[in-house]
Amino acid sequence: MSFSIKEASERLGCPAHTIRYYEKEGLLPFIKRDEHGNRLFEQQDLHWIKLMTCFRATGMPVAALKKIVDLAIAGPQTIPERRLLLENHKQELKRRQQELDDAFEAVDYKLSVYNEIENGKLDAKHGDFKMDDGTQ
Amino acid sequence: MSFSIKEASERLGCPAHTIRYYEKEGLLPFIKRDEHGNRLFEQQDLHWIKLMTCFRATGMPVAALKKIVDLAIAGPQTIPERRLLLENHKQELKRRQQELDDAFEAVDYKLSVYNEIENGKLDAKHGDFKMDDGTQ
DNA sequence: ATAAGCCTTAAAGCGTACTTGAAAGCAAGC
DNA sequence: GCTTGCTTTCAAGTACGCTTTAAGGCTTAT
Repeated sequence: MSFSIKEASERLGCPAHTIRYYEKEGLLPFIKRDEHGNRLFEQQDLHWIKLMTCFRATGMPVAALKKIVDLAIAGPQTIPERRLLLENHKQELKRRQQELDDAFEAVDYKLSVYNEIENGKLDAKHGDFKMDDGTQ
Repeated sequence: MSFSIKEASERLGCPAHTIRYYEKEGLLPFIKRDEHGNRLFEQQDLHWIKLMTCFRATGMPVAALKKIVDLAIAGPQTIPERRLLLENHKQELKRRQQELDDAFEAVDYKLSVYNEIENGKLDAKHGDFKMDDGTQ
């Protein structure tokens, strides 16, 4: 069971060009090829790409993924270091979670100000622009 | 009560150059100047910059902030449109929250795999690299 | 046999958001 | 009066992650 780059792309919702780019960057060190040099993706490759996409979407740089791959190639004795990298990313996830919570609060506050202005409870000049939509 | 750009920068933890860049982009349309042309930041300006920083950190593009500022300048009749922009950002926040949740799960799964390898419960070749740290 | 549709590589280009650098002006302290 | 340290503007540079382009090759359908 192996897939062409197009099938991989469709299953992952990720452009084929991006997958090639990842391979070029060393994030996919062992992708097999058919007799014409075409890439053959196994289920495991798709899993790994999906995992990388998940980490990328939450702010892990391509370079960090590359480092994890290089450590994995080096062997299981690098697991402590890899664990550290993941723990660091987990801290980063927590930081971002806090940022999201702050942003939710800010958005809701702003929406409530808009409502008060429209209900006439707040002077537009004061509550609208002067307060924080750009300052005055 | 007004602040120099350096004071603003220190209070916000945001480089002075970045604040100037925001002004140039139209995100700070009404920053006052002293008799020498130096920027004078009021408390309200700092609040607005802080709010923008909060939105930026959670993925709102500079262009979207610019649009909000332009609408605010246009007057309170643009509040429905501004509300829409904020509602959209709120949806984006929810999307990112889900991404973070997925990433937490993925990190924890990976960490548990590392633990199993180190405890000898899992073959390194299988559970470590072959499973998903790079694929093989 | 020729066009369609997939694949390959290498290189250049692009978008976003800063970030840095250069040149110069004003003000206070020694 | 000269240095220090702030400020200004404008322009160029940087970082990251794709994304697009170009040139070409194989395979299958018409």
